[in-house]
Order: sequence, then structure tokens, then C-alpha cells
Amino acid sequence: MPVVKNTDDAQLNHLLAALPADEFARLKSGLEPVSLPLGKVIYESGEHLEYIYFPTTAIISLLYVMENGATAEIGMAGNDGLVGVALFMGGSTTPNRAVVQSAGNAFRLRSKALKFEFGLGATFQNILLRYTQYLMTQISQTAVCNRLHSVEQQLCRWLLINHDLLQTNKLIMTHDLIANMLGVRREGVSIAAGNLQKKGLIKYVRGTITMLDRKELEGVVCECYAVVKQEYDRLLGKYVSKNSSKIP
Amino acid sequence: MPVVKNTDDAQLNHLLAALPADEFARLKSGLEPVSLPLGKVIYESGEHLEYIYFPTTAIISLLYVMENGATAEIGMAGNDGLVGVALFMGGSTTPNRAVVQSAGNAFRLRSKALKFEFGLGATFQNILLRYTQYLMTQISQTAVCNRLHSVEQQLCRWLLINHDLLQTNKLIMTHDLIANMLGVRREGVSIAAGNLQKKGLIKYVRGTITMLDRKELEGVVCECYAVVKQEYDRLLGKYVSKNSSKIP
DNA sequence: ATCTATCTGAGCGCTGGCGCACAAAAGGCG
DNA sequence: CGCCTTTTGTGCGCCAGCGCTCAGATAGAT
Repeated sequence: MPVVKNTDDAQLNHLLAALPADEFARLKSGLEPVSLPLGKVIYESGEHLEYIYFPTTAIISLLYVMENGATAEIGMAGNDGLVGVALFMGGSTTPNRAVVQSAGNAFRLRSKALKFEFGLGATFQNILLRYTQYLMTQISQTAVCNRLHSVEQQLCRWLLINHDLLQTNKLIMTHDLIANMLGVRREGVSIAAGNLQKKGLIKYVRGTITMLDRKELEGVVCECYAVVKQEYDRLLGKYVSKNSSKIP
Repeated sequence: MPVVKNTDDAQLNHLLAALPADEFARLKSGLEPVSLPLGKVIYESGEHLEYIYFPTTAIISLLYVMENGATAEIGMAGNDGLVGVALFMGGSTTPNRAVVQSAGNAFRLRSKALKFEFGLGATFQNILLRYTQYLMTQISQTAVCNRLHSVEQQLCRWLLINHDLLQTNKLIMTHDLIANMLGVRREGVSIAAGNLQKKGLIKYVRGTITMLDRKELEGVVCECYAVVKQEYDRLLGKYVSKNSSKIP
């Protein structure tokens, strides 16, 4: 159900925007705009994928779901990336869930068209593989961060990542949902958020968090945040515009 | 410094063994056997890679090193895989270290030959990408396991993975080294190992751990172990022989 | 305006893992 | 054979995060 007919918006996604004209031209007709509501499950763990998604304004979270129902986030993708690497990596699916964390739009592309263009071994393939390596860095850093850092630091990191992907500094998200992402207790998030609020770095009321002082947040966050960000620039900087994650 | 002239041993690596005759023939001359001593650093975090490694009897650990020197393992590769995905993914390097965890042999292949064969888009590419997806699963599961499971369970998992990659049930490894891998205290490992020994599942003396009862270990371990193993079979089962990780 | 569901604050007690410090045991080496 | 290094056992005190429970606050619905 295409909402818009033209694909100009596709340029909002940094990866699509980075493609040479001829490669984009081939993909263009296959790019279907979709609107993604908050909470929508893009794909379920182990379910074969049909489409790859290139978010433009939406943010999608990669969630791991344990047997007992506990969840933990392993990565996130917004207009800086894509969702569905398993399609071109060959596995067709992955053992994790993808959920819309912030409502917005995306373009999706059918598996067949994706694989064809990927198989040409040109820029598209290069960008997709580099993005995948970036995603691995994200996941690795999450693993390490889970092991070694406090909830407060992890919350900071999570807020900053969101801020980078959002077009605003307002975040629609309850403590409970954040707790599910971070894989910790809701109370733990409330306490950590309370501390940040006391320090004047954020402000929140019933499901809306406003980031007030980015600089200070960057002072509290652990090294994990910067490492991942730098790796994005290193891997994809030559394709996407500088300061891709700049916020007004 | 080739130790052996012929490359028959290369068949010990499951990924190389899975290649069609013609693809292997092209790679053959570029495969250089190397002997990897315990503790050797294959590549340092951020250092540009020259070779990709296909272990035959060695086990290599992917270690993340924090600014303060703390370490945590994010993945492991033995004869079931390879080390150096960054070479074909495009990044040339990754922000983690690769260390020999169990001495043994491997074959290495120069970046240039690797990229050429990868670029052909045949089975080799397919296997490498599938292995990379498997590695992502490994890392994801580590992230989740770090978040949600006890040291004892993680130790179990670590022992079982090693057992799968080893040709023996004897493991040369001190508690202290294991602690560095798991990113926990040495004492924590000693206590967890002590418990497992009391239960009769393992036995250890000064740097040597013997696995006595695999079945029981599988009873104690968390779900993370099986998930990763199944994903290997799903992604690469059609290429490598069944029960690739069977131990006598 | 009131009710109700949702969200956040706060207070228990508990436990796993941390940091530190030191003792005991097991090799290795001269 | 005795010294010395490495490895493992043990025992503190400490704290972050967990599970549970309940109260207060807030927005949305009726």
C-alpha cells in the first residue's frame, strides 16, 4: 500500500542516498514506501523474511527473545541503515525479532530484487556488507557493555543512539519499554533516569523523554557509544555524508 | 614458513572442505600452513589485516579490549570457521583482537587472493557470508548471555564450545585466562569450576581442565549454547558434514 | 468530573558478583 | 632438594541489580 508514489524520500535513508545513480535507478521501481507504527513486529525470530527495510524516519530495534520471555536488544537501525541482513547473507532469517521502536516511514524491497542487485557485486553489495560489519560492531559492543557497565551508563548510551537516529529530542518511550530493550528491571531504569533528571540532562513525564543536554550525556556515557559511532564513520563515511547523525 | 608442502590438511577445516573442487583448486596455491602457539595475537584491534585464517586444529578467540584493559570474548573460531571476516566485508579491520586460545595449526590466505575468489560470487562467497551470519549469532548470544545468565552457566557454555572445537577433552587453560575470556573475576571462575568439579562434570589441576561428563554439562548450560549450535547447522549444515563437531 | 488503566516512585530483603588480601598447593628450575 | 613462581582456595566487606509490593501521579476515556 504505497503512501507516496515517488521515491524521492528514499534519499532520506543514508545507504540508499549513497548509491550511484545507475544502481539506484534499477532499485527504484522495487522500493515500496511503508508506514511503520510503534510496536509493529517487522519480523519474528526464525521467520523467513520477504523484504529488506530501509528506514527513513522510523527506528527499528533488533530484539533477542529468550525462552522465558525475557528480552534484550542487540542492535538498532534508523535512517543510517537497514533491517534484514539475513536476506543477502544467505540465512533468510535470524534468531531475533525486529520491532518498530519509533513510528515512522521506511522503504522496503523484495528479496528477489535485493539479491539480484547484490549479486552484481557493485557499490550496493559493498555498502550492504560494510553496513553488516557495522552491525556486528554494534552487537559486539552491546555484549561488552552488558558485561561491564552500569545501567545508568547503558541508559545514556541508548538515549544518545536514539537521539542520533531521531529528528527530534523527544522520545516516546516508557521506562518499562526501555527496560525490555536493555534487558533490565523497570525499576532500574526509573532510578537511572531519575538520576539523569536530577542532573538536568533529561526530563520525562509519563512516556515521553526529552533530552536536554547532549554534551553532558556524552560525559556520562561509557566508551561504547563513541566506539560504535566511529566505526560507522570509518566503514561508511566515504559513502554517506559527514555528520550524518547531526541533530538540529 | 610452510611447515607442510601439501594442502591436504586444509580439508580439516570444514569450510575449506566444503568447497567445490574447482574453487578449492584456485585457492590451493595461496593456502599457507602456519603453526599458531598459545597466546599468539593473530591481529590486534584496529590493525589492518593481511591474511584470513582457516584453523584446522587451533582455536582462536575474538577478544574485545576495553580502554581500562578489561577484556571480554565475543566469539570463537576453530576448524568450523575462519578468522578475519573484515577482509571480505570491506572494513579491513575490526575493533577487536584475535588471540590463539588453543595452540594448533591453520591455513592462511592473502587478502588479495581471498578478495578475488570472493568476488566471483560462487560457493566461496556464499559460505563466507553464511559463516559471517553465524558469527553474528554467536556474538548476539554472547550479548544476551552476559546480560541474563550466571557465571556458572556461562562457564559451562564456554567449556562445551571448546569441547566441540577440540580434538580432546583436555583443555590447557587456567581459571585466570578463562576469567579474561568471560569478562569476570578469576575467583568467580574458580568457584563456578569448583561447583562443576564437585558435581563430577569436570576435573582440573593447575591449568588443565578435563571434561568428564558432557551430557551433564549440557544439562547445566543455558539455552544459549544450543541456539548457536543449531544456527550453525541451519546456516552451514548443507555445506559441512553432519555432526561436524562430534568428539570421540 | 470521575473513573480507570498506565506509568513512576519508593521501600523492603536477597543474592551474585566485585575488589581486596592472603594462604595453601603444585609445578619448574637452578 | 629447596626456592620461587604460578595457580587455586577462602574469607572478608560492599554494592548493584533483582524480585516483590504498594502508593501516588497522570493522562485518557466515559
